[in-house]
Amino acid sequence: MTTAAARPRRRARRGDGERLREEILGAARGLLAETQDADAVSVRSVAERVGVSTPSIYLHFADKAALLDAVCEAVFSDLDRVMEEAAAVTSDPFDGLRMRGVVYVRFALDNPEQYRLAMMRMPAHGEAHPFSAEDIVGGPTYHHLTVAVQRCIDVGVFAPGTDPATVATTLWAAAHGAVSLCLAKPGLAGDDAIALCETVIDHAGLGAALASYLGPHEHGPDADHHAPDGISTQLAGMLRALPQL
Amino acid sequence: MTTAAARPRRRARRGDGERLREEILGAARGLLAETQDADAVSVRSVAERVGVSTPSIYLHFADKAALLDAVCEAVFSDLDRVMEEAAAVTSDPFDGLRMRGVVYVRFALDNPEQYRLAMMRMPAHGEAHPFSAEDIVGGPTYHHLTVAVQRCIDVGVFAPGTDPATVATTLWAAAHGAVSLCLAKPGLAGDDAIALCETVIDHAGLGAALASYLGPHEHGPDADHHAPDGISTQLAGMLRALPQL
DNA sequence: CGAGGTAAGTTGACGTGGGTAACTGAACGT
DNA sequence: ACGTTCAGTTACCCACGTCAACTTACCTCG
Repeated sequence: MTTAAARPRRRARRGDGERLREEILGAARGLLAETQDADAVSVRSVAERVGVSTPSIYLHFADKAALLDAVCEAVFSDLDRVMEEAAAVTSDPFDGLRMRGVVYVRFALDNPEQYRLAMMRMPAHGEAHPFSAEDIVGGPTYHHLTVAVQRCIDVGVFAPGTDPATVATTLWAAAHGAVSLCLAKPGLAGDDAIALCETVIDHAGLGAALASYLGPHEHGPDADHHAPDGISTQLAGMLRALPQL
Repeated sequence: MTTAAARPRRRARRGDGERLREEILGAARGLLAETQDADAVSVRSVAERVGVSTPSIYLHFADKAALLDAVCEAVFSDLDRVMEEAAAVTSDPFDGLRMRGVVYVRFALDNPEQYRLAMMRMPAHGEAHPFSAEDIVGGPTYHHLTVAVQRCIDVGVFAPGTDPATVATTLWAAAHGAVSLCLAKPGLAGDDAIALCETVIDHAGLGAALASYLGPHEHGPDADHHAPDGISTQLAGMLRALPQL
């Protein structure tokens, strides 16, 4: 019982190498989900859970990072599913965007280690290993998000001509920032992390909508930085003159 | 030369144990800054760089996490310094907030591993180890940020009665989200990460200002989620009627 | 001044982790 | 029947975090 299985595990059929691959992936996912602890997911523990020797993992995954990448992909798939399900309950485009954000943060707060794995791993010094930008932009999750943004543009929430990909990335960044901050520094949000995250999401959506109609700003060194009443008074004046929503 | 120093390092004076502590901390910081690789910062490598045996580290730090916590503190201190310096060049409160955000993301993009260490470590399954919420809220960085927000409230950028701490956390989350997304998934921002981060920051500020004047919203299940023209058309109408800034 | 006491460091080792080289054996084509 | 090849194993290497036990230099105090 030191390393391998008790009964020596029927060897897979000839072209059936992929079956073990799936089992390994499932074991890694299960291990991460049950012990919400990324450190508990070692190559050895995964192998033991599958009932296979440790080096067998390397027959199906180049290294541990590749295994974790595969787990990432599965996590993203889950995330995409819950987001699309949530967005389906409304027909209002902007509200759909908001629903996505809400379930996004809920998913992350409920499955912190999965989320951390999928979103908070850095390229390992050498070159870009982890689940990367291309994997995301090419995947369904990002595509669904940009489509949702496009629908908002169509109904005029964002100004015509707005680039949906930029807005999508922007909104995603805001949601990610809120939730990852809550995860990394629990207690900052004051016992209601979801409320903080929803606030950030709402502000990001509102800000993006407003900014799309205001057009680009100048922030270069030309601006009068030392003016005692610069941007602040202009902004404050505009806001006070707002028609109520 | 396997582990310890060539010349056996003059032992510190009696009450001088703290000197080595500082040296260890400096070595860890230097190692992280030079290699930009968190994996390169091992207890062994730090000890070797100082010219001391590995277990000596444990005379001054409880474990590796404690050492990294100390590095975090130093990183936050650096971050605070550059932010306050940047904010000092303008007297406009909202612009000062923006400047802070800009140098914040620049710092993070320039020192990715330091930033990752300070902001992207999760509590290690057991209880809260890493540089935590209390350390931050009690520290000068967060305090400076809330003061800056308060100045914005004073000049009317945010509505009177707005809670500065909430807005500060919100803005921080947005900036953190943008920059950590750029770091974790390089390529997403399309070869100009700073531009994306600044956009997110601007939107967050604008959204927070606007929302503070709009008052709280209802998002419960009571709202007519299935209305074909819900929030989107209202929002679009309001935005189109905006006075130009 | 010399004899502790103790702070400051060292040696050596344990356990665990990622990763590899070399071997074994069942399944298949011929 | 036979060799190839896939699928998996055994045995090992090295780096890491951490600890127990030992040593050595500094300081105090009689």
